[in-house]
Amino acid sequence: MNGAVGEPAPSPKGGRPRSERAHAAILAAAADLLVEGGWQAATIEAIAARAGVSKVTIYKWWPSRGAVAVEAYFARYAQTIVFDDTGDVARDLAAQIRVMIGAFRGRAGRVMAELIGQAQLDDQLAEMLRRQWIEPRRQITAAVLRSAVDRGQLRRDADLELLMDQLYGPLYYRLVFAHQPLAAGLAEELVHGALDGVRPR
Amino acid sequence: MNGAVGEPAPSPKGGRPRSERAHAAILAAAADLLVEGGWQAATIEAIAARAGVSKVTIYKWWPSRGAVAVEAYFARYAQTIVFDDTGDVARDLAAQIRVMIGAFRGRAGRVMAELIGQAQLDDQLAEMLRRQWIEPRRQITAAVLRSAVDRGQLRRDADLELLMDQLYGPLYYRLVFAHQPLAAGLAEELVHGALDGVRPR
Amino acid sequence: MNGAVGEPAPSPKGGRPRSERAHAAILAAAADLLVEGGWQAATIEAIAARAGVSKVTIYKWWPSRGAVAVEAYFARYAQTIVFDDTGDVARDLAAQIRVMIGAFRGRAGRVMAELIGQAQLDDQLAEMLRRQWIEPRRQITAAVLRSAVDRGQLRRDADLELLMDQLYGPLYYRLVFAHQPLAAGLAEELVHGALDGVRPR
Amino acid sequence: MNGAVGEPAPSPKGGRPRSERAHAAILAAAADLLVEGGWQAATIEAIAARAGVSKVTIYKWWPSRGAVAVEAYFARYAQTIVFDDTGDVARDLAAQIRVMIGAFRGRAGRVMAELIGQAQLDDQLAEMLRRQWIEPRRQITAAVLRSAVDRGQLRRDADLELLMDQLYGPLYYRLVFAHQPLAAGLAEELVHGALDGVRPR
DNA sequence: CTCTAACCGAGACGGTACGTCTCGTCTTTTG
DNA sequence: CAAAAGACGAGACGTACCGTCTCGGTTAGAG
Repeated sequence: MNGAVGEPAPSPKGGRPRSERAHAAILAAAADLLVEGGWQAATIEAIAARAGVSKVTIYKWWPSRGAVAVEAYFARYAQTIVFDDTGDVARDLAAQIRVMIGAFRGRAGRVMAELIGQAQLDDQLAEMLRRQWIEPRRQITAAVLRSAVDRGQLRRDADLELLMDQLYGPLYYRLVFAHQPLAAGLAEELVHGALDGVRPR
Repeated sequence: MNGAVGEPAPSPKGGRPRSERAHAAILAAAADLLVEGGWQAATIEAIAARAGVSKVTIYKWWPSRGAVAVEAYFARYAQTIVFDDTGDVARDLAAQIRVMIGAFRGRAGRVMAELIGQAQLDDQLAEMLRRQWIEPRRQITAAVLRSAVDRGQLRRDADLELLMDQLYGPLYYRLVFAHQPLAAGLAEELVHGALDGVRPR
Repeated sequence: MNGAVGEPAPSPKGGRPRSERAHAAILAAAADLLVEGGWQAATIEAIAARAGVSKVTIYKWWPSRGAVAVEAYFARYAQTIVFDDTGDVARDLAAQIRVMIGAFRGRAGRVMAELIGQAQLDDQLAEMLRRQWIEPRRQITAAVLRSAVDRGQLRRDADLELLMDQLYGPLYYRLVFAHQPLAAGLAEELVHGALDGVRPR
Repeated sequence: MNGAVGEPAPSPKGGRPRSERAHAAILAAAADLLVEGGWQAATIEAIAARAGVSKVTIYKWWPSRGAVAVEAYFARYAQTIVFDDTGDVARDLAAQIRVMIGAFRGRAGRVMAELIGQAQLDDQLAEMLRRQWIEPRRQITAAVLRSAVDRGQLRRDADLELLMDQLYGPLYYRLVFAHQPLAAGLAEELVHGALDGVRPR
């Protein structure tokens, strides 16, 4: 997890060294609280109390509640983005989407939705989500798609950005509005729909 | 906009009738504040102060800040869903999506994103958004799609729910993460992508 | 109970006559609430609700919560001031004080203390208490004392106002601060102390 | 004035020490407001505003509005109880009563009456008044009276508790009902009446 | 036997204060 | 000299009553 806040310049001079114990305890406490009671429960005060840490120590490393929350969430749940490029773009996309559906179900998915929600009010949080969650997935996906284009599996004139929106957008749409379930089989259907369209042939 | 809160059963018996002046002033104040300063600015206290109304009057008619906000927002911005069924499904879909893109740009779009954000923490708000915003659009869209299927413009086995997700999901995805702009031309591209797919023919 | 509020000028002209039912229900409700939950419970809203009456009806006849409360309290608890003048001033005084001690014990005494308390913030209430409770008792007591002076049972130069303060003051003092109990035997002791003093003879 | 609230255990461990500035400002603001506008004016919000302090800071140190008020009042007005034991019990008692009459006149007396009034609704306040105002005065008075008994100036069988009630009760009686003025000469008359009684000799 | 004035219930309304919550900062002592 | 402890100012929250203000619907005596 690079680009993470929470790891500023290592104390350059003498003095009491920064407590790694505290750092870890904060992330653990934040993650626990997020999972147990959601964003509402993970107040700075609650995190500090559960971590046995003072509020100032938290503010020293993270600029905001949102920042602690994302980092804690990703530290616990962000699976490495494994994205095989097997040569079958449909299969590879479906696999990746299946992983994301998994991440969006259950308590962890609820937390993700709440983080996205709070990001609408907190630009810093939005930025972190984009940089640490959205972009990495899009970049690796883009690479897979480009190689599929090269292999002739996708049309040369396909708008890959748009394609990714049509693959991933529905996931967030369902996560956030819950108007339809995030079923497991959704992955293949999404890929099929995006690749083949719905017009009669 | 039926199903709205803020208009419960008209007092069946005696009693001072509800002040329409207050009701309108509250919605106006809430909408103004939302547009000017976003969700953060539209506190109950600020709304009450600007509307020249007491907090209790607000709580009497709406259960929560979120409820006032959605109703105020919709009362001001929710254009009627005009959705012609011209016989050309691609054109009709693009027209509708273009309207939504319009709604999602500028300040009003920012407010929509914030409402969606808050809905992640407030089930009541989520429910209102679903019922008053998401579902009506999906239902009318579904009707258009079904008639297109009947006309043979879409495959009989097309999953219409999924198709709507692939048409609308990307809009919310971009609204919420802003990783790509909500350009005007997006409407046709989205429709084209969803209908025709990206595989070489 | 003269001087009472709640009985304004009888409607001079036509019009619906005042509802005796409502009037009685208000006083009963107020008295019930005072006894059950004290001053705190006897809000105008609670009285109105329990009496099945609108708040306006209460405000129409009484100027303030305090006014309803005193009238309700006196209507229920104010015993007629029976004060025999038997010729034995000590016995008569003790009898009267004993009656007051009785009135100051139990729930009714607590209510009396609360009324006195509120009278410190509400001049109207204070005035009602003085006129309807304090003064009548002092006037009749003064008469008894004057006749005792005439009979030679008290010194001609005795300050009767002060004497009454020394007889009654301690009762209110104990009622209000509860630093000592309002025991039954107190009556005789008070009279004895006030009449005979504590110097050796 | 020991036993005061607002001075709990001095923080035994680390932590920002309590702000003496805030503490003093609160008491000053409360006392000012009490004197200027009485109990009604001394709301927690007004005290906080005038002291330039947040409401939470007040609630942190005092459990209730009443507690702040008594402490503020006593901090400003509670003269030390000077009670000489000169050997002449009548003179000593009169001197002490004269001091109390002084305290009960003017604005400060009005405030005292209002505090007593509120104490009828607030057990905590009542307790504070008893402990910090009533009892200290009674204890020191009791000592003076006992030594007078020892000197033979008072009868051995005199009930000293009752005697104190007959000396002090009338003061509160007049303070609270204002049926008679709290004149300066009252002190000697009260002592004379209580010591010598009113029977002919 | 209608008219009409006053009364009544219901309850909405603006207002003030309440006591609580969480935030992000500040100020000490402790290790 | 960093970390803990925790006090602090700020400001919104949702609630409780207040006293006032419509309403529509009685209720009787005056015309």
